[in-house]
Amino acid sequence: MAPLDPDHVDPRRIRSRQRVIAAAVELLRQGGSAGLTVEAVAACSGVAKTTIYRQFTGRDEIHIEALECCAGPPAIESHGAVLHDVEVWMQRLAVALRETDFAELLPTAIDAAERRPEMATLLAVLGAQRRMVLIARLRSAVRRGELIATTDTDLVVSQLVSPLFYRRFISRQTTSRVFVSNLARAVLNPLLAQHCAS
Amino acid sequence: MAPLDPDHVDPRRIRSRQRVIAAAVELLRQGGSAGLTVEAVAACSGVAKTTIYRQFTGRDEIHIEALECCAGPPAIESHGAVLHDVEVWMQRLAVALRETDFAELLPTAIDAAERRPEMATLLAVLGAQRRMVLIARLRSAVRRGELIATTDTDLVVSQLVSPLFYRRFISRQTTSRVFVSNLARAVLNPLLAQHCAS
DNA sequence: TGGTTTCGGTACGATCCCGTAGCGAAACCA
DNA sequence: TGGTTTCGCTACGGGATCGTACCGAAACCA
Repeated sequence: MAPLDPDHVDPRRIRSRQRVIAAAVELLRQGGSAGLTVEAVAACSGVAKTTIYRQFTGRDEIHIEALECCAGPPAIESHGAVLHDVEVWMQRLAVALRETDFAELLPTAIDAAERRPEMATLLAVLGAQRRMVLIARLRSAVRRGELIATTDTDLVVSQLVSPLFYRRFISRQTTSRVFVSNLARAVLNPLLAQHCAS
Repeated sequence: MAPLDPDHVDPRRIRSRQRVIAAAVELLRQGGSAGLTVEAVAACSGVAKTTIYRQFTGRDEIHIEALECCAGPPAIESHGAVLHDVEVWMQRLAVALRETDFAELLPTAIDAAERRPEMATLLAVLGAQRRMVLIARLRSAVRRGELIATTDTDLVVSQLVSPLFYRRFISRQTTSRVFVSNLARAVLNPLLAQHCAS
């Protein structure tokens, strides 16, 4: 019988889909964009090539889903002072850029985005989501009077986040805890209300 | 006869080499890393595949030389105030990231660097060279007393440069002249000697 | 249980790319 | 001019990947 529930998905589809994505992540980590071929995914995942083509249009779709899968939602705690919360968040980001699957897949996405609009928008959306929590934390600090009212939160977030990515992917420098700490202070200190008052 | 001058290079070698590199740049622009194949380079450059293999070990070597070729040397003028000179330099960088071949090839390099050490070091070296002129300008400003003595020039350069790259390649946001201007001021203002004195 | 869906495996032709060999013509340089 | 170097061209075998067609077996669900 066909399933009666209209939005029911056959568990077999889900299983094979998951295995494909997992294999894709692994292949992208090891061989970059060039390593991701339908044939390789089939071999690595144990899912038959025919089955893969039944669920994905091809290579590019798998690439995108693999990236989405790795992009865990970022969190921020807002328990202490702004400077403290922000620095903790940044230290976590620095670690993530060092050790995460997502960080290893990002270069392939950056390259693909240059010529594939869907990948470009995915990159933009993921970035916006991740910055959003930080922006919210800064805004609340402005409301509370921790940061001066004229603070340009978008600009500040750029200043805080960009160097970590730049060093990881472009200049290929290591990023120490001290660097992150100094960066957070250099950016936020001039904006602290207490600092300006003194 | 064989040429008597020991470091003489046959003009034919130079010509074909140049044509290969030019074709490689074009192919990388259009098709990214995947678009760069020896076969395609041969077709696009008019240089025979055999000739290409006589001068290059293969794909990767061509990729690297293509990138080196696009990376023009950056310049900075030091005629005005630090803030002015730096902003001019940054505006130029922003334009370069928008319109240059180098900017279009950089994503392919970022991806390749993740798994190819030679590309990684090339990226690191090119970045260091480009930042050097800016660092020098900042140091001279410190010597002249324009910037406070405790200025961490490495950190400042990171703050200035990173957001432009981040927006171009990772978050894929456009970067306006106003943004660049605001960024330069946000970073340098707290370090201006006159600002602190007032 | 019995009909339906999804799966895995195989085979296939087509295409692209690799890297090398061999050869004659053209460009170079003393 | 005449020897040397580089070139362009063609051809080749081998490999990887694509996307599809077909089939029987297994998993699913009412």
